[in-house]
Amino acid sequence: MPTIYEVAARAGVSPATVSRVFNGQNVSAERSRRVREAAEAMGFTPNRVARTLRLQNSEVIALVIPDIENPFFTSLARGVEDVAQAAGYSVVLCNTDEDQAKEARYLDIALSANMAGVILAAAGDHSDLDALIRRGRPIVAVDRGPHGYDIDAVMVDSRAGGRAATKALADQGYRRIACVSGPRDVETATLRAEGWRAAVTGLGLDYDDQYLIYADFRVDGGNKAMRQLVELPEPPDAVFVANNLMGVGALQLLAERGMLPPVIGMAVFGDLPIFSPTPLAVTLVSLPARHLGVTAADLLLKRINGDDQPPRTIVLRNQIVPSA
Amino acid sequence: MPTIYEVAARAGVSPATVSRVFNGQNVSAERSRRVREAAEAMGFTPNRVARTLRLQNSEVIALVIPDIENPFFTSLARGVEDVAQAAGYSVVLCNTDEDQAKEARYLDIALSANMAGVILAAAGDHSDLDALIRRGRPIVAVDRGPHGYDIDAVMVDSRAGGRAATKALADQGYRRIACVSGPRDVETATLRAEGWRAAVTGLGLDYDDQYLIYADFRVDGGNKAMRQLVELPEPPDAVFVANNLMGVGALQLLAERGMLPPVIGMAVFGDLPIFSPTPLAVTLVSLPARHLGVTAADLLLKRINGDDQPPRTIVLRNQIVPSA
DNA sequence: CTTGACGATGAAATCGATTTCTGCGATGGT
DNA sequence: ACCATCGCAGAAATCGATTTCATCGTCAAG
Repeated sequence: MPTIYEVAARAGVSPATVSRVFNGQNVSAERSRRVREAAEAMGFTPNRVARTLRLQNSEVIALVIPDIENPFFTSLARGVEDVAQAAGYSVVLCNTDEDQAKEARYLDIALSANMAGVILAAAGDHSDLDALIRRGRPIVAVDRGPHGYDIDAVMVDSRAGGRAATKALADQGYRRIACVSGPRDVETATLRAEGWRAAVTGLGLDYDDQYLIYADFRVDGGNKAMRQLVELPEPPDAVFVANNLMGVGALQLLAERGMLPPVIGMAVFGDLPIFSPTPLAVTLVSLPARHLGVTAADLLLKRINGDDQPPRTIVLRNQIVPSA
Repeated sequence: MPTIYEVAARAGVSPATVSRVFNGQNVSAERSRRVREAAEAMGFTPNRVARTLRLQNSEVIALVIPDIENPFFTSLARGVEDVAQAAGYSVVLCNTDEDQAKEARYLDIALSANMAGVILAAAGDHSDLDALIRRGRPIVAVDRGPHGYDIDAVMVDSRAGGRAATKALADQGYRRIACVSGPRDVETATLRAEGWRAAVTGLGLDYDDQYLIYADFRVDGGNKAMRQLVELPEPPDAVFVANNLMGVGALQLLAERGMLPPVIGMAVFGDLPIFSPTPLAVTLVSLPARHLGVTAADLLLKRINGDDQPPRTIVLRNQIVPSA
């Protein structure tokens, strides 16, 4: 592959001039033409690695998410991409699989590859952002909190959503409302469970220790948790499920047992990736997934461009969609 | 961030020695210890950009896909990731949105960022791989063909799948079978349509020019195409839909009109990313999405490690799942 | 006619790691 | 006691682009 030196040789100028041609500096029309011709003829593409090394900076941002197979995150990713592309940035998507070790590895790459910034949906509660922050790389937390770091964040109100969803079930007349939540070390999981608990105690509903299950935010986890619930000696009459995929799993199980809502009431945090010929009697906490991504990317780009206001936390509204 | 020079200074050795410590060369135990201590104390992480520039090579592979919101591709991506991670490679996921210009941009980045290789599901029929190939970077085509390049490919048999799906509908007694396919310049779209046409003519079914619609492989495209079909003067009595997302769109429309299968017969190429509480009477051409990714990644890693056998095309079996 | 300013240009330093080349000291074989 | 070999370590070149610094004209103001 031709380098700037070979182009320079062919055009009969110095490498510095070639660089200036491609970076809009003062170069005479004649030389500029010669350089462009030579570059064209040789199929020259500037080497990004060298450029990045020199500039200590690249036009790539990392989007680190815990589950690439969850439509919530892919939708969020689309939002990030659209904004970043429009601003001339490329997005690389890093899937951590809810694994903090993988996450650490990707954050390390983002740092040592001089990426312009990071949008992070943390895999757990002790992400190490020190190195990135020391280096001055902007980071925006999305969906899940920054865990002790004072950085920008874009979130939905998990606690309020959990409470509202539970209350909606109570309003429909259910009394024994269980909760299927995610991993204990994931903030959104604990907050949604807290919202559920607040509603249960606040409304004086029946409470049972066994009504709160910490699963794993995956389809299968939702399925197993739901099975565990329906097989209790005193099963709940409704359930609040703390994410979309577990909602699918729970519905699968209930379908098998002929107990689909409204036989057992159900409310789900997030939008179900589901098609049902007959409308499902499920209350949804609908999330602005794409908009979360757009907002996070906007914030990150502002920081990259030098904005140094104190960190902001933006909470986007979620919307209760009553069951059909 | 500390560099190798600062670590060297602190440990009282030369930068070369620091490098050797981290790359497993001959260094005396004493110096090695001093270097490691210094590195630890300073929180040293080697700069990947500098390393990549020097080595002309990085341990990152690019996975370029047309639609990150399509579960088929995310599932494929999981397959790629699992294999790559295990081999110590990181995967960056690039979403082209079925846009050849975006694709070209990502391929350019892969090249000029010295990535180790590329797995590509092409956005159209004239991807330009010349530069990557000249540079000797391995490329594996996945799902969609290499379009004139003699490179490794991992595919499913779109034509056979289209034919089998159409035949399954005929076996169920449908006679006027339409086809909703994807963009004309996407190979899998045309092949699946060809398979449909082969079955229609081969089985002597009714044929109508208006029964073949080229849509866009998206939910909305499937919806609109289905509407167009049911509003024909002589509507089809069944439809073969050439991908999963359009299948969802078509089902949406049929649900609205109260014409869900089996009222109108339906077969879909790919697995529907939905859950239906009541079983859907849809015939599926089930695809080994994750396995496609695993196979492609295996192939790519072999090439990266120097395998120079002639290019292979691996065709994975797809499986007809009869309607419930 | 002189001086100052400015535009265009090339030489060389720089970014941070790896690697070749070179030299030094120690070991071992005869 | 001598020479070949080997292990270890540092100096310096290298990867390819950007940018500072210095130089040389040219042009305008005084």
